[in-house]
Amino acid sequence: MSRSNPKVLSTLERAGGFASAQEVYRLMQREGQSIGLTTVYRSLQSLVNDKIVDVLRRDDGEAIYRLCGDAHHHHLVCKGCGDTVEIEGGAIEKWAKTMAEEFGFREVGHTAEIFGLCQRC
Amino acid sequence: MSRSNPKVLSTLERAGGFASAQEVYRLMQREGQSIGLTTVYRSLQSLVNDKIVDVLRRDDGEAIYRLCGDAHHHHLVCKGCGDTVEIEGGAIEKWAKTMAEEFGFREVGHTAEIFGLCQRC
DNA sequence: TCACAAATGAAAATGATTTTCATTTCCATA
DNA sequence: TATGGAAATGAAAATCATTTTCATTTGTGA
Repeated sequence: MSRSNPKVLSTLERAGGFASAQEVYRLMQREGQSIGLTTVYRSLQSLVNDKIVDVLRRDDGEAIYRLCGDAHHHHLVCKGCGDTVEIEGGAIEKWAKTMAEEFGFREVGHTAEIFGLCQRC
Repeated sequence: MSRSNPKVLSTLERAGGFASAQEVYRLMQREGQSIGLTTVYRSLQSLVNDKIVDVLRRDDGEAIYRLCGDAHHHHLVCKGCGDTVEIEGGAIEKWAKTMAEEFGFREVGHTAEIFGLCQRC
């Protein structure tokens, strides 16, 4: 097991809190930081395990990593440019609760994402 | 450009209307149908272009193809035993639509899952 | 029958991600 | 300070889905 290299997290932050492993790597290279691609992958995975970042998939299948705020919210993601809007999920919360009750589920969480093309794309 | 090999579509149907290209290929092989992986990919792409099937991504990044018109539904998954209940997402559909409109997003899709512990777990 | 376009598929290429493994860095303790 | 082991690192190889290349086959209209 390995812990996250802090420079990976700070680079992800600098990238707008949203980038693929390859992008983080290229960015660090360009900035002259010496790091291996393997370490970038490991660090990102570790951050995902620790729930510090979320992982999504681009349309082409590439994984993109995103800093996660702590407030519970949902995302509206542009398939074109990757732009993300954090949105409230009032209706979702109620829906999840209702459904869980109906089927007798306890300790319930949920995920919900909306994706489409933003105005510019 | 190539048109879809009809056997690919019928295999996807037989697979429950939901499978990856590799799975469709393996299924056809197992059934003794002679087809190349390339043709499976091409056919599925063509079906996507014609909007006869949807394409989504598994968590591991593999593309999965789904017959359109399959009833759209969501899942209630047990964290303990993995049991899954297919549920309706009426409230979600409306929420997704409203949010997308509010931010000017087009061609919108969404994912939503609820997870918790079922009665037995 | 002929010619040509479309379809096919084997094999190679691509690209992200993971694994392997030898090396280096840390750190606690003798 | 020296030392031993655990954790971190990264280059290179392996993996795996997907795409591209290209030669061959098939189908079709003249």
